[in-house]
Amino acid sequence: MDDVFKALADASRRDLLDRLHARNGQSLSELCDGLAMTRQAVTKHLSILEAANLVATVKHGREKLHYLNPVPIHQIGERWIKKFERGRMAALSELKRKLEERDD
Amino acid sequence: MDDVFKALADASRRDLLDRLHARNGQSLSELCDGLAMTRQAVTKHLSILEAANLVATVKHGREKLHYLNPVPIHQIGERWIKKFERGRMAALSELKRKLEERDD
DNA sequence: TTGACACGCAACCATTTGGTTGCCTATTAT
DNA sequence: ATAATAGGCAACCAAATGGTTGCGTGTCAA
Repeated sequence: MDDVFKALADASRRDLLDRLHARNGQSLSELCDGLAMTRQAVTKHLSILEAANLVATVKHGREKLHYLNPVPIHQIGERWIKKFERGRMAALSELKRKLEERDD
Repeated sequence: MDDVFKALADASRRDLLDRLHARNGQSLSELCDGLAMTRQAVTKHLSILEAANLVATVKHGREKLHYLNPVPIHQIGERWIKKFERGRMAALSELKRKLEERDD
C-alpha cells in the first residue's frame, strides 16, 4: 500500500498512468514521446509503477508493452479514501465551527 | 492536487490523519504521544498536511488544535480514482489476456 | 549481414526529504 | 513572580529521489 501511495506521489508517474489509461499497451518509446525527460528517466518511473503493481509489462519482440493494472488504485479508493468518507459532513461542520470560534 | 498526493505519500502523515480521524481536534503534544519521533518532526509533517489543506488548525491558548479537512481526500477520490474506475473490468481482462499470451 | 532501433545497466549528480539538536517565546499554574 | 508547559525557529545531517550521461545487448529490417 505504501508503494502505491509513493508511486502516485509523483506527477510524471501519474501522467504515465493517464497515458496508459488513454491508450493501454504502449511501448517504452511510445510513452516517452513528447515528454521532457530521457528514456532512462521514464524507465525508472515505469519500474516504480511496476514495483507498486500499477502497471504490468509484456515483452513483445524488442518492445516492452505496458499495461495498466487498475486494482491497486481501486483498493486505495476502497480501503483508504472511503474511510474518510464516513462522518465527512460532520467533520466539515465541526471544522467550520472551530475555524470561526475566534470571537468566543 | 500535487500537494495532496505528496502529503499522502508518507506513512507517518497518513498515520497522523488516521489519528485525527479517530479523534479530531488534538493538540500537537497529543498527536506526538506514542510516536517514535521528535515533536519537531511531527510539526513538520503537520505543516505539510496543513499546506496541502488536509488539516486546519486553531490556536487555543498555548495549544494548537488540529482538525481534519476531509475535502481534498474526497476530491482525489472523485477527480482521480473514479477516472480509473471506468473500464476497470475491461482493463483487467485485457491485462490478464496479455500476461498469458506467452504461447501465442 | 550489417545497421538501426528498442531497451537495459551502472555510475554519477543536485535537490528534496525526513529527521535531529539547540535554543527561544508565549501561556498557564502554583 | 516563577516554574512548568506548549509550541516555534533555524541550522544541520544522512538518505532517498529524480534526473542525467555513457555504454552494452538483443532484435528487426534492408
